[in-house]
Amino acid sequence: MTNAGQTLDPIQSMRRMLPDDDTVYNLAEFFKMFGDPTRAKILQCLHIRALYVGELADVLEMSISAVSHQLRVLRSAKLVKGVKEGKEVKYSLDDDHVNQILDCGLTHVKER
Amino acid sequence: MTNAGQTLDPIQSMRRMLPDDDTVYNLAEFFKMFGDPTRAKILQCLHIRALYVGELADVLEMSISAVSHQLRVLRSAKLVKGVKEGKEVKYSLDDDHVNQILDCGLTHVKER
DNA sequence: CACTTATTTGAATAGTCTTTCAACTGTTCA
DNA sequence: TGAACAGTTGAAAGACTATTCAAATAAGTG
Repeated sequence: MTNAGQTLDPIQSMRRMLPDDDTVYNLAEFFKMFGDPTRAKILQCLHIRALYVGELADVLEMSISAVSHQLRVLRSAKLVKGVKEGKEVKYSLDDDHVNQILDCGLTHVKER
Repeated sequence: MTNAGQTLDPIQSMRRMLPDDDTVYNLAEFFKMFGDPTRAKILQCLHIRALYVGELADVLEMSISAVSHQLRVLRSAKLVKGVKEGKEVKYSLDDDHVNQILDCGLTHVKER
């Protein structure tokens, strides 16, 4: 007899308690955004105030192109948004969770 | 005259407000742990209960070797710990922040 | 309109990461 | 002791990622 309906084997029951694969995948994608030093810095800068691409490049001492590439990544994850102002584009945070998550992480890193 | 001591140029002042490079680097390293689906799943499993390597492999439907490699990464980040019990090694979460961060992220992912 | 400035984009390169496979260590048990 | 089991480790392969460079777009200015 093979455990008919009453109890659940522990592997099955563990699987049922996990978020579905789609959610886990999105979760990982989300955290990946914070998992690169350049992006982490960009997010912290924009947490302080909205900035133009060139300003970000100056602060981070990186090429404008590199910054722009990372902004595209962050934009596609809906974490930042860019608004055109004449020739320039001003970037700001596009998600309330960002501050919360950054604070969470900073607390952890500083405590450890 | 070049701005002698009174005001600060905006780039300099922005740099001063950011956490130092070391902190940012650690922060990114920390988030990177959550930024891979396999590791995210492992952390969620261990959030439910402590598990042996083989159990984890069964739940995730992955090779024991792959799971072991990721456990090493998580161990070196001090997020999980393994305790030998005879032939087997039982893994559990080694950091209180993990649950908090996972919840933060899950809330975000589900709301979006 | 030509010219400069701000930013984006695509291709290429160099580096990193995840998984697999095979070999190895350590433990139990007959 | 030796066979079986649980897990770790190192090397290798393949997939990804970040940055650079050069070229393209787009807006403002003389």
